[in-house]
Amino acid sequence: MREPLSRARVLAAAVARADADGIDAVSMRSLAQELGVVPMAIYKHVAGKDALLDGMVDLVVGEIPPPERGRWRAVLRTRILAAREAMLRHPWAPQVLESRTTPTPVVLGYLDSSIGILLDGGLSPDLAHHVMHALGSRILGFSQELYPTPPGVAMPPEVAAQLAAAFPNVVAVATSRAHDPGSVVGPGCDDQFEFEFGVDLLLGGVERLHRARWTSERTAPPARR
Amino acid sequence: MREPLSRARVLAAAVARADADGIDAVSMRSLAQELGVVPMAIYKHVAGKDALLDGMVDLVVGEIPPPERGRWRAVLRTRILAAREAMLRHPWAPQVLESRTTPTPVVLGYLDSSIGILLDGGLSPDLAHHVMHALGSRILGFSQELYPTPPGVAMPPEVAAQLAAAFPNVVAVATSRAHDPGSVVGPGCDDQFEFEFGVDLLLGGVERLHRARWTSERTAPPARR
DNA sequence: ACGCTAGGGTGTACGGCGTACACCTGTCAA
DNA sequence: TTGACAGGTGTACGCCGTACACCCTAGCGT
Repeated sequence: MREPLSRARVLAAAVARADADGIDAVSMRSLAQELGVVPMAIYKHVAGKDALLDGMVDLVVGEIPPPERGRWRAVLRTRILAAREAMLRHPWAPQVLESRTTPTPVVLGYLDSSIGILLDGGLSPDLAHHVMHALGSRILGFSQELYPTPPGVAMPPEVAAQLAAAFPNVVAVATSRAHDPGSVVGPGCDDQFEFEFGVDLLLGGVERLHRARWTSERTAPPARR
Repeated sequence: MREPLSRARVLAAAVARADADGIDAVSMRSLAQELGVVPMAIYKHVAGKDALLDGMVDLVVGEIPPPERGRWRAVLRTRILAAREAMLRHPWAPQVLESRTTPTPVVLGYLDSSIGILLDGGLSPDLAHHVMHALGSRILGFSQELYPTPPGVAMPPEVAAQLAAAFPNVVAVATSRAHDPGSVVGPGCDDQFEFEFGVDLLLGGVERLHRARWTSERTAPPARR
C-alpha cells in the first residue's frame, strides 16, 4: 500500500507543512495525520520534536549554496543574500533556528565555510572572530527585525492620529520614504534594501578595519573617543 | 488573609519566576500556585498568556533609562548598552520580545525616543529609518548571537579532535583569543566586548554616512562596486 | 521448514498546557 | 434591603509531547 516512512519523508513533510501553514501547524500529531500514520510512528525515524526541528533546519541551511570564488567581501555578501533567500522561502526557519540551543553539524559546517571566506581573504583570526559576532545571525540571512513591516491594513483614522501624537518620531521615520504614494503609513519598507543596507554597512566597516590592519589589542573598534 | 491580586503583583511574580527559573517555568498554572491562587484567578487581571508576556516585556523595557543629552552617537550608544544591561538582568526577555508580533505602547515609546536621538542629532528621517532597520533588535540590547558562547564544559578529547578536523575554521577563530590561558576551547568570548564591537561598527558606519550627507536616492549604502 | 529476531506501525495512557464557562462570595451603593 | 459587580473557584475541553507495551511482518540462520 503505502510506501514506508523514512526520516527524509518525515522531514520533507514537516518542512512542507511549515511552509504552508506556519511552524505552529507542525505538531507530531498533525504531521502523523498528514503522513497517514499514527503519531508514535514518527518516533521510529526521529528521536523527538527537537530532533525533528533540527532536521528541518538542516534541510533549509542545506539549501544555501557553497561560496564561490572572488574577493572576500563580495563572496560573503553574495552568500548572505543567498541565505536570506532560503529564509524567505521558509519564513519559519529563523525562529526555529533561534530556538535551538546547540548547532547541528550542518549549521556548524555553514559557519565554518563562512569563516573560511574571511580567513581566505586575509583577515586575521582575531578580526574574523569579532566579525562573526558582529554579523550575528545576519550571517544566516535573518532580518533581525523586531517586528514585521507595519501592516498594510488600514487602521481607524482616529487611532492613527492618536498614534501619531504619541509616537511622532516613529511616524516621521516610517513615512519618510512614502513620497510617491501619499499614504499615511507609507507603502511599507523595501525589506531587501534594508537588509542589504545593514549588511553593507557592516561589511564596509569590516573592510576598513581590515585595511587598517586593525587588531583588538586595546583598540576601540572604529574611531571612538 | 492574603492581600488581593493585582495586575502589578501578577506581572512582578511572573518576572521574578522567569528570572529565577527561565521563561518555560512561567505557566498560568505555576504562576497561580506561586501566588497562592487558582489558575483562572489570573485571568481577572491579565487577558491571557499573551497579555502576560506583553506585560512582562513592558516591565523590562521600562527599566531602560531615558536618553541623556549629548552627541547623538554617544547618547545612542549609552542607551543601547543600558538596554543590554536590562536584558542581561532578564535573560528570557529577548526571546519573549521576539515572540511578540505587535509592539506594545511601551516598546513603541522606547523606539520613538531612540529615533528621536537620531533626528535630534541632525540625521535625516530617511537615514534614521535605515539606521533603525540596520540596528534591528540590537537597539534593544540583544546580542543576536545564534548560539551562546561555547560551553565551558570540557568535551571528550577524541570528540574535540574530530570536531577540529571537521570544522577547522571554527576552531581557529574560536581559539584566536585564547592566548593567555592555553585552553583548547578558549576562555569563552568577552561578550561585552563583542557587543560593543558590533554596535560601534554600525554607529561608526552611520556617522560616516551622515557626515557624507548620504541619501538613499539610488546610492549604494557604503562604497560598493 | 522452522523459529527467532528486529524493525516499523499501533494503541493506550499520562501529565502538562491555555482557557471557556458557570458558579460562588463578599462589598458597597442606591 | 437589595442588587450589581469585582474577584476568586471548580470543572471541563482540546491540544501538546511522548513513555510503554504490543503486534505484525520480513528476513535470517539453522
